[in-house]
Amino acid sequence: MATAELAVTISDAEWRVMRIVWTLKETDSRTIIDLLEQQHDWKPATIKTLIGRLVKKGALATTKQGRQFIYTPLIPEQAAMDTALTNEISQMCAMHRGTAIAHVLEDTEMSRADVQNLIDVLAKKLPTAPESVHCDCLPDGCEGSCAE
Amino acid sequence: MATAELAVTISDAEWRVMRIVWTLKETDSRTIIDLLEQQHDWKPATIKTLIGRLVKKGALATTKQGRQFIYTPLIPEQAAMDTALTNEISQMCAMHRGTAIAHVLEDTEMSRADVQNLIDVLAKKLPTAPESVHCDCLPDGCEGSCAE
DNA sequence: AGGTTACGTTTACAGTTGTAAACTCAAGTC
DNA sequence: GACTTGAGTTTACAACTGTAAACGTAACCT
Repeated sequence: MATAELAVTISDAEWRVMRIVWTLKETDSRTIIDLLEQQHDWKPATIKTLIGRLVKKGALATTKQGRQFIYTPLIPEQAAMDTALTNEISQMCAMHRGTAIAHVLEDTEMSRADVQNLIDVLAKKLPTAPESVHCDCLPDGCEGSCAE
Repeated sequence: MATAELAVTISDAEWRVMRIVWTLKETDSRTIIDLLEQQHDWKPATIKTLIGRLVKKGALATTKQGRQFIYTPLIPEQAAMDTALTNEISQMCAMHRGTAIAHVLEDTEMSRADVQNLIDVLAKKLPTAPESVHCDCLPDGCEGSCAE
């Protein structure tokens, strides 16, 4: 069953740990602790707990290396990002998602290439985009009169 | 001090309740319970709990109306959506946000008007977009060599 | 070999969340 | 007026989170 396990849930604090490991590709706890102590007011013990939970959750793999472990990501960063964002968006009113994304885009700094890429993605969607997307906050049948 | 209180945190389950109230603008618990029982496998008691928590959190206002209450949103839907999405995005690697957003856009159905609006927003950003945005997963100083 | 380090594990503990039963009381009914 | 009904409140309880101390033990140094 391949890599799978994209169902792993990563909490906010754990996310900080994963970012370190994703960036370094593989590291030991010493490095993770040193780096995170610089970014946060976390005690080493706290960081150890987070690492432990991530291993138990199956988000990090361990490879014994002498007295310690080498940690590597078991789930790909981009997949985790996509899943987290998609979940967040999915729980919102379908009719208002576009506006929310517009606001986020305004506040998010992105490289020119990324901006251009987004424009391309959208341009491709434009022709097939529906005339309107209705509010889906009420059960099927109940017209979500979100208008106005 | 005005409306404020945008700092309120709304959990996933609570979000479902808010969507009902946001859509109806104002309702009683009976309506909320009936609608949510149709969409989920929640018992009335569960929904009552969620409503109670939202009131305590300051997300819903109550107005006594005879034996019961009329509930109205104390925080605007769009603001809640923007905040939730922005928070989610902020916790991710700055360098990879663009790609994540691209993937979400691909999977999100939006009206033609929304798509066009997003294109406009992006077109406006394009000229001032930086050549590149660096990985910010490691503490300042540590070059996040996220490349490749 | 004994002491020191330090890594990973165990235990702790309060707050939030999902889920729900039980209870209190005022309003409506007969 | 007694009885029923239903809205809101209290209590419950396990899992997940944020935060961290304490501990066991293998490796390292002298």
